Amino acid sequence: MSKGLPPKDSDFSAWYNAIVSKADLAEHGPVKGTMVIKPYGFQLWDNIKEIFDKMIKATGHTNAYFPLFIPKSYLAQEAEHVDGFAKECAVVTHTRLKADPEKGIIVDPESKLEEEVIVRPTSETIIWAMYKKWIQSYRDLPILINQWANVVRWEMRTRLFLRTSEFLWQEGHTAHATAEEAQKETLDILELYRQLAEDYLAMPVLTGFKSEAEKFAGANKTYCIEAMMGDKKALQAGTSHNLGQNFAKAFDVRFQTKENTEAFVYATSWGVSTRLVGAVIMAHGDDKGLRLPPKIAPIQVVIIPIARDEAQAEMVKKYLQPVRDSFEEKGIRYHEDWTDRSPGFKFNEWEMKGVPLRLEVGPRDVENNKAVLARRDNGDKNIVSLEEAKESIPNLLEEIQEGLFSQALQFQKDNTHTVETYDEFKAQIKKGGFVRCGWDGSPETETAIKNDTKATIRCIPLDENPLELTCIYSGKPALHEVIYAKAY
RNA sequence: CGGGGCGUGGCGCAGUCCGGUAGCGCACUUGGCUGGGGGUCAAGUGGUCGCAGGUUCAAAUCCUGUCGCCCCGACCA
Repeated sequence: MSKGLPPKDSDFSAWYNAIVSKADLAEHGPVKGTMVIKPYGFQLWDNIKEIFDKMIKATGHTNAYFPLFIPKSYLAQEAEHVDGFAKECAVVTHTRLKADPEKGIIVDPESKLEEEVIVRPTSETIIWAMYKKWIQSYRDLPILINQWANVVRWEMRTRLFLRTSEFLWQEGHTAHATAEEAQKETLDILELYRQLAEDYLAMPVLTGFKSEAEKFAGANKTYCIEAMMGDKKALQAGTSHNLGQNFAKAFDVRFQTKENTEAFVYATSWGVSTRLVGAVIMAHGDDKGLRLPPKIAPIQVVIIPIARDEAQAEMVKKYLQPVRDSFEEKGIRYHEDWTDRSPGFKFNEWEMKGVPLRLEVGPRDVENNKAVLARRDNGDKNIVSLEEAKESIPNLLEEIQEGLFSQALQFQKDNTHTVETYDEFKAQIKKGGFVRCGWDGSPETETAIKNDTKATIRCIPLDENPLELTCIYSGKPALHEVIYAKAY
């Protein structure tokens, strides 16, 4: 492994790839666009998963599991939905291999399937085919189900964590008796996503909804959280869809109301994926590597013992016992690095991996009843007593969590601009960041701007105020106030 | 789908133009001295050169075919 990272400011993309590899998060699988998530990277996802799993269970949702394989015909049921996914579906056509004297092993032509099977790009279709069986009466509603699963989208261009052919996510699928209830669910989940991003990943987000062009195929309305990455580009970090009655109609899911009338069910679906890991990297990382928010860091404190012989090692080990006890008691995730690499090597290594706090303990410290405590977020390094260290660490972790958030928030604010003319708009987009402006609501304007500048409408913020605005492009009165940016 | 690049020890590469039996850095192993910001010295391990065919006394190198991956673009969450 060579030293250091390419500087973040000169080549963000190379910096990102290097961090994923050097922090030991993931690597490419043998099949194009696939990703092996390595233990350290997976722990990060696992922590995110655990947090969100608790959130949705606390709000009445339960987990279930639906199959990976979906009959090809299901996808055809909802017209817009097909359009959205048809081009990137993996299709299973055969069920057997057989030995071949010349080529080693071949697909057995005899095993061709009558009806081909697709690998889920998302599960709306199979879930609504099942919900049809489960729903007859208003008494069966609402259904509030989530599943943790993998999905496959055969992408042209892939990047580890941000867009891979197969990725892990959660997909929530709910069924409701009324449009109001479905709308409330959609927004409640959006709020949970905001909390997940801001309170746990320390990543400020904008909440809003998508334009027609950008929304999920099959949804009436797509809400999203959008975050700003370190290169000032936007990343969609989570989506919550109000599906209206589209899937109910496609799969003929009706129920009897209290008043004994018949009605189609209202639906929502929502998801966040392993892309969040990429988001954390790009939102907080620096030239030394990852910087992890303590709440999701696999290791919150790394202890680097320093000793030149067995006797000193024993001494340090003993000296650390109260620290261990304190960490265990307080539920702090820690790791002691006793490998025989040099201390300097370990400092760099654990900084690359983004561990929020480092505690150095050597013979000198044992003698003076001290330790060196270093912060990853700002590089501060202090000599403290062991007592002080034990006392201050929980608070420091909180400080770091908040510090990362406020740093990212400041960055987002510094790079968000309001513009009034198209010239200003183009100049600002060129510099990067979010641009807030008026839009006349027409797809023509949206397309024209996209072709002209490569920027897209990231969202129409929930707190928009289009009343006094005119469209940046056409000069007509604005229908919406929108956030424009170049996006991942 | 279009353009470009690359397949040689675990990783990164040189060697290919001009054919002569494979080399460098990192990593790895063992030992010594070291250890508070990527230590150092010494001795080692490891490769049918992506695959298949051809030319040749001889192929990593030349020819033909084939497979795969990466990057940029187009498309798309």
